[in-house]
Amino acid sequence: MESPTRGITPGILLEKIVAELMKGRDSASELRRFLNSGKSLTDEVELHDLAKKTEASFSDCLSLLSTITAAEAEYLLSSENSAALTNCKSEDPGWISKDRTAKERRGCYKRRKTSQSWWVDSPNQMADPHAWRKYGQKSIQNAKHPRNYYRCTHKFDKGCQASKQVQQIGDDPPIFRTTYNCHHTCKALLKHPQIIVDSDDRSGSSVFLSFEPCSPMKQALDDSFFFSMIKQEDGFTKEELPIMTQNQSASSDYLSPLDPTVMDSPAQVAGLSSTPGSDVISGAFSSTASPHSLNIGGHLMVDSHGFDNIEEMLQFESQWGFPPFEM
DNA sequence: CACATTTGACCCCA
DNA sequence: TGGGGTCAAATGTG
Repeated sequence: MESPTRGITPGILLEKIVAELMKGRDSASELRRFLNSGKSLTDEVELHDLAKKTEASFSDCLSLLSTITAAEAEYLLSSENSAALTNCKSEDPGWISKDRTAKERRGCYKRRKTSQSWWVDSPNQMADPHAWRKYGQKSIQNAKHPRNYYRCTHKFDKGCQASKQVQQIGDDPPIFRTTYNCHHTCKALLKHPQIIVDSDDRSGSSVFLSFEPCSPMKQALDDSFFFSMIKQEDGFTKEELPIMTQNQSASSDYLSPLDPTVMDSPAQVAGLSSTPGSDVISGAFSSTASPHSLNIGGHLMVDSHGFDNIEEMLQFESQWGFPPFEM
């Protein structure tokens, strides 16, 4: 199939459309970074250029789309090809059109693509702000502990495709690996960050602070999650640090895990992860046995705000009423 | 009663 | 071909 007017195949057309969309996205990101940098109006020309670039990318994309034929549209929207445009979106379960009973459909599904997945290691089963519903548990070959499967509670009412798997991969100390798939689209989040002082600890020397990880400005939470940061009396050795890593992914915008040395005492960063296609590094700090430990749950923006340590971050939080992070 | 969890069944896909 | 991801009936919980 080849367009008589353009002389290119639908496959090439799809590549062009994706390329234009990615250009547009990159320009928009650049534009956002520019706006966040607080440059003065003397940079207006640069601002104008960026806006123009963004506009051009989307205009090109739209003109490409306006030339496609019905047959090409069918090709582009076929499940195989649309996967190039959408990650984890409205998967066709494959059986909907088939004349099978509900019982016969059992276990019939299209295996989830892992293009938008990342994982986190944590010394405890991580809590995050989203509502998860367990839908399965499997014992895995060569694994001591079963793997638990969770999906977003709003999978059906809001079509949220987020899911996660939790598996204990270590015993002493216990390490839980949480693998996330897809980002939340349900926006079922808490409205404002809060600081919670752990009332269980009456010693007075330990605090638990929890930011409800939601930016009131940008509802950035969907893509965020917690990481663990633990500080002991004499600090953590490298081996003791719970490790959080991130997985691959299609986006070249992925940030590398942050060098722990950028964080000042009294705590060390165990690991960080970022959201594909954004500049966010987010995380949370979890509990420790140390009587002087600082446990903070929430999100940390270490991109352009230049927060060197937790104190500065907390100061920002108390001053502005929301944590210093963004999408 | 509504919603969550458990668990065996089912079958995709590496 | 079987490991692993998902479904859905049964069961639990508040």
